[in-house]
This record gives sequence, C-alpha cells and structure tokens, in this order.
Amino acid sequence: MSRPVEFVRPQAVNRALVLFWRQGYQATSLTDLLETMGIGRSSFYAAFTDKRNFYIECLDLFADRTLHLLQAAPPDMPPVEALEHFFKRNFVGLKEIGVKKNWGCMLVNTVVEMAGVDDELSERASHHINMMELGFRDLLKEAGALPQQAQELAAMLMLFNEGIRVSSRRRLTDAQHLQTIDTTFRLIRSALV
Amino acid sequence: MSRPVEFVRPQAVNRALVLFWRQGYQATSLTDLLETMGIGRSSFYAAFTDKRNFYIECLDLFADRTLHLLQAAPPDMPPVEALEHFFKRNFVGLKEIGVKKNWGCMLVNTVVEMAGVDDELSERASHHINMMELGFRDLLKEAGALPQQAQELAAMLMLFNEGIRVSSRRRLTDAQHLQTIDTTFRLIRSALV
DNA sequence: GAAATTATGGACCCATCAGTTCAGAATGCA
DNA sequence: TGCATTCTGAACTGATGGGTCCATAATTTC
Repeated sequence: MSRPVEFVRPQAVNRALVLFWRQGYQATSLTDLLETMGIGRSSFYAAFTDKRNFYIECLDLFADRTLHLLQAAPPDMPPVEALEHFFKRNFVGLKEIGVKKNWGCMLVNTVVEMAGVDDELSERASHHINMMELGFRDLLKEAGALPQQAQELAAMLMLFNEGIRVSSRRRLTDAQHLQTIDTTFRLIRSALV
Repeated sequence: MSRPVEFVRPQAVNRALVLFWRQGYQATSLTDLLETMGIGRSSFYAAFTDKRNFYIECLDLFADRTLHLLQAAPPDMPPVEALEHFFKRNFVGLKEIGVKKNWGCMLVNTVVEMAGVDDELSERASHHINMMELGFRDLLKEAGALPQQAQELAAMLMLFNEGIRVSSRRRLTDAQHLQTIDTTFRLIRSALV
C-alpha cells in the first residue's frame, strides 16, 4: 500500500495541480483527476491517501514554485523591478505560446473557496501567503526601505497581489491589468524615494 | 406555482444570503438552505425555481446593498474619506455587537469560486464589481481627480478592494487590516494632491 | 522460473446531492 | 359552509460524490 512513486509520473501530478488550480477543490471530482492523470482509482488511493491529502500536496507544491519564482530574478535586476516583473509576467508574452492563464493564484483561490468550509485548508494556504509576504518584504528592504516601511509596503503589496489574482480570474484585458500594475508601482516607487 | 412572496419572509432570504456569503455556492447544500430559512423543499422550489437561480437572486441583492453602502456616506463627508470609511467599516466596531464578519465580499467570492466552473455566475459577479468600480471613479472625480486619473485610481482601488476582501477571509487581526488601509489611502491622497 | 510482493482496473458501497411528486393541509372566496 | 385554489411536508428519484474491495496482472526477489 506504499506509494508507487515511480509509477505516477510527475507530469500527472502537474496536470492534476492545474485542474485544482483552475476549478478549485470542490468542483474537481475524483473522476476528473483520474482522467487527467491517466491512472486508476486504486492507484490513486494507494499513492495519495485521499483527495484532500492530494490537494494539500498540490497546494504545497504550488507554493514552493511560486515562492521560487519570486526569488528567481536575475541577480543584477533591481529588487523593485524584480517585484514588478513578478506581477507582469502573468500578463505578457503568454498569448504567443497559446496559453491564457487567467486562473489567478491557487493560494488565493484556496483561501477564498475553503474559508468557512474547511478552515484547515484555508489556513494552510494563508500561511503560504504569509511566506510570500516575507519575500516581498525582503525585496523591499533590499531596495532600501526601512524595516518598518518595508513591512507596511509588503503588506500593501500583498493586498495588491491578492487583488490582481482575483482580478485575473475575471475576463479583463491584459492591458487593463498592466495599467493597474503600472499605477501601483508608480505609487510604490514614489513612496520609496 | 407562482411565488408565495408573503410566505417566504424576507429574513429567510437574508439568512440564506449570509449562508451563501460565508460558505459559497457549492458548499451550501439545499438542506442547509431549507434549515436556515425554515421552509420546506417544495416551498423553496415553488418560490425560487432552483438553487442556482436563487443564488443569482442573493448575489444581485448583495450587489445592490453594497453599492448603496458605498453611496450612502453623509453628504458633508469628503469623498476620499467616504471611500476610506467604506473599507474601514468592516473592521471597526463590529466586535462589540458580537459579529466578526470575516466573510469577505460575496461578489469576490463568487468570481473566485465559480470562474472555470460556472462562468455565467462568475461573470455576473464580475459585472457587479465593475459597477462598483464606477462608483469609486465618481467619488474620486468628486475629490478633484482628472477623468483619466480618476479612472486609473479607481482601477487600482478596485484591485485593493478585491485584495482586502480576500484578506478578510484569512485570520488576520483588525489592526493589520486597518494598517494596510491607512497605508493605501496615504498613497492615494498623495497622488491626488 | 517459481514464489512473494506490489500495483491496478473495475465492480461495488453508501452517503449525499439537486430536484420531483403528490396527498393532504391551509387558505381564499362566496 | 363548501368549493377551488394554493401551499407544504415527506417520501421518492436518479445521478454523482468519495472511498473500498478484490481478483488478476505486473513486478521483484532469490
């Protein structure tokens, strides 16, 4: 009954993660998952205990990747620019590869969907979001903000992040998103001078 | 088979709305609704066609009320202050009446939960959000912003709104929320001068 | 290559879901 | 009071949900 790790190809988990990301926890049925992953029911349960546990695994994986994405800016890029790029990257250059990822952020989606329904899940996502806010704060410190100010701006930036992830689940144009990112970072830069 | 309006007391609809608000569409079962409303199954179906239709009714009702709340500031209050108050009112003075409404915004919740699951619902909520953004814009114009600037700031403020509604579904302290509201409005005011 | 272990497909279980039906209770009306 | 209409509780339906079981297939292990 142990997990047949080598059998469940990583790509299968990946595809399942995307499904959860797009449709949320409740709307994604086990049948959906199995079909996407190309495995059978018993294999799934042997490998991942149950649906909820598997969701947590995907959630944590998503958090890891996103955090890594935030910190993976080229070393010569100024920190504020790195932050701005972190937001913009979801709205530029995706069209040409045929992807329109208006799925928001799985962490935000989870907080909203599961709060009041499964608080443990919601709070786990919330915790990941806190970790990201710390990432924001560190970048702002690097940009020369004082500790107090860095913390305040990071909190504000996280609010902005949550907002833009919601917003990207609506059917707005890329231009609209890019404009609000511009406006916000103009304000942030002026606060940092 | 017409709706027995006088029978389904408005308070019952109200309580159902709150249930949807807190738990979302999918996690709220018909049994939950009936119990809360204190009516039977057949009465419900006679009155509201089906669950989805009833949800739309609650959603529209919520949107009406929220929009009204935005525009219901005392006539002598400066518009930016009215905006700030619109955000703060969810985090001050609720404790003493024993209510801790960390349910976010039903419109935002619906966008996030239903996008990719029931796009018609998601887009209906999104449309209500657009109406609110227009409300923001008008207040900013009143505050002396130029049309172009009012539009940009309104878009940014809506992003902030979406963010804070997500954030209020997490278990943060009121103080944290109030601080980010302060920070944001300090930036907005400085942009308006 | 045979025995022991592990993985898997497909049938199965039971709970719950949204929605229907209908006999009878409540109500309106004359 | 009596008839017609409207409303409602409770039982029911069919579909789908997550999760289990087990015989067989695949893979190790020696």
